[in-house]
Amino acid sequence: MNIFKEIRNELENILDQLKAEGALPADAATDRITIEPPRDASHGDMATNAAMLLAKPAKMKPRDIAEMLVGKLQGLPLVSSAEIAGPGFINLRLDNSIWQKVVAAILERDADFARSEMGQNKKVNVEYVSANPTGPLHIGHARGAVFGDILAELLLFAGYDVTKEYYVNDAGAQVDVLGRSSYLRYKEAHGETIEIPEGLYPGDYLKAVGQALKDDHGDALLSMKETVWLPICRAKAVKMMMDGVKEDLKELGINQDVFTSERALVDANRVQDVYDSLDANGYLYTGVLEPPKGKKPDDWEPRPQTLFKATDHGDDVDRPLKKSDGSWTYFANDIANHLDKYQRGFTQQIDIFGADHGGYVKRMLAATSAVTEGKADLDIKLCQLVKLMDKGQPIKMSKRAGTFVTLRDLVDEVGKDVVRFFLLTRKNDAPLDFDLSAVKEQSRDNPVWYVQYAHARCCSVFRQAAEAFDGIDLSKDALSKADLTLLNDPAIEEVVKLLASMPRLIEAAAEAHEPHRVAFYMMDVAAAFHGLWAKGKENTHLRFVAPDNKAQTMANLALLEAVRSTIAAGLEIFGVEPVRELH
RNA sequence: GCACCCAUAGCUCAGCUGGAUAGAGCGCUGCCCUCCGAAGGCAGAGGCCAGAGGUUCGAAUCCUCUUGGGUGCGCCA
Repeated sequence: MNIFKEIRNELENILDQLKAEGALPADAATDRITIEPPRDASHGDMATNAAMLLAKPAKMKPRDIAEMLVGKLQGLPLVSSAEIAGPGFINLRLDNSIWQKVVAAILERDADFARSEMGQNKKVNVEYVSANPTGPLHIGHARGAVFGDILAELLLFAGYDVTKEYYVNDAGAQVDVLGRSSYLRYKEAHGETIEIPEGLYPGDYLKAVGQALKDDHGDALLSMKETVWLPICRAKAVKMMMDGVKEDLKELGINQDVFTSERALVDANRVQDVYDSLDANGYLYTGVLEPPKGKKPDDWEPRPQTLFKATDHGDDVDRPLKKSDGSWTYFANDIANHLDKYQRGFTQQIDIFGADHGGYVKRMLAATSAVTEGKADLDIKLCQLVKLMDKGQPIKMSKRAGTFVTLRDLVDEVGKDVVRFFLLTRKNDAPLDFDLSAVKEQSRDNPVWYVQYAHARCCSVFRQAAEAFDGIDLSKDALSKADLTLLNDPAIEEVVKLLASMPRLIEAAAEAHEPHRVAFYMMDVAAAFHGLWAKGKENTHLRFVAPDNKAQTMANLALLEAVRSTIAAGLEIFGVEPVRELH
């Protein structure tokens, strides 16, 4: 139930009617017309800019058009008044009964109240994390992981058919290094004293890989040539690292649907196919790139190579697809990855990158556009860095000092719910300070606690009501029969208005790929609810439990259930467990 | 040198894809409560939305330039 959409539809009907009558030009565009809550609540419940937008095509003054619309709008059953304001806004006031209807609808439909069909079950692919499988996930991965996961959940909630994807970078030089590092650990497992040379991975976590290789192969690999043992060690290490990554993600509440292997794409000649198809379309040529300025590459030498004409698709320079040794660049493989997604039916794709990959965005957009002939819609969201703090002081990341480095440590320290919520309390492209002491605080400063507190408080009133009224029936069924006309205080109306706006908020957030808006919305709902609670301290009339008035209490509880359900719906999208009690 | 991201109250940040007098929390100032329904309530001060142009009925929001910060710039991923 989206009351804004309902009024929007009514307005659309009125405009059609006026067009049919010839009062407005038939071809006047209406898609930019909005129905939204006015910034200042004293203006009414909703406002529309229709008259101002139609002024130009109709060659009329905004106010004259508004005059025409107001007459019609006033006739609608849901509208109690319509008036013209400012440069041509039309402010609408809705009939009071609408707020009772909203509460009733939330009680009846629960989280479905805010759910949307906007996505029309269209397929969307959200690719996130996609970290190299060369070690455990660290804090830097956390934000992209949470952002991607919650964006995916939001899109699901908005009616899309969502696939959560992880692109496994198991080809290329990094995993070769991983394989060699593991081989050293394998030798170590056989009692050899090893020294880890510069350039290999020193982490202890590879000891288990060495041991596993020993368990699988005994000493057979010791006498082999690198060309033989490398693929074996590499495969085993990648498998074990990915198992660890998946485990860490699971602890964060993330379970992705599809893991696409970069190596598998290469082995299946998919990259070659992409290359051939780009070539056939005339997007490739042999050329020499300018050396990058500002940064001095030590071993730069001009070299003719096969370049993709990324500049034809909005990039700044053309991009190489092959390395000097003839193997594919990461970029070439990633084009195959995006084409693969497209061929699996994903015309809508979203990638989540760290901000340090910002320079990669244009070329990926260019390539995806070229390789799908512009039919795939790719959006790349960048997540800024997270600075880990404690009591206002930055935590220095040092493996030796034993300070937090892994994602797992963070989750163990503060819990997955806190990590998930807190990382969304800032928009993705703004840097974020994650203060360990702040998220443990029980105060207004801590948004996670504040929202959970609101939910718990709602639940607590139910417990109190059960004590105040012996044997009272607090089932949903009973609540739905409460006399909601008793909810007639302006302070209550403010809260209900906010609840009523959740459906449009969900759609706007999903449309913009901005899940943080849901977090801010939940904080708003929590603040509104806490405010209402506080009023009950002064004004006993506004207390939720009225021991001498069961009917009023039931109506209040119906409202509380609607608040609780709304917060729970938001937390559900966030993958955060709503608590019924604080400790 | 070039590209991308960012710049909003003293601090940390929102601002619903261009709407009306730009908001919230913290901090600050001044009152109130000391209540029990769980960790307060009310009010106030505080702004050239980095700067300058442009687009139009209308700009924090879109375009250009400038300043200041972050990120990145073949054979890493």
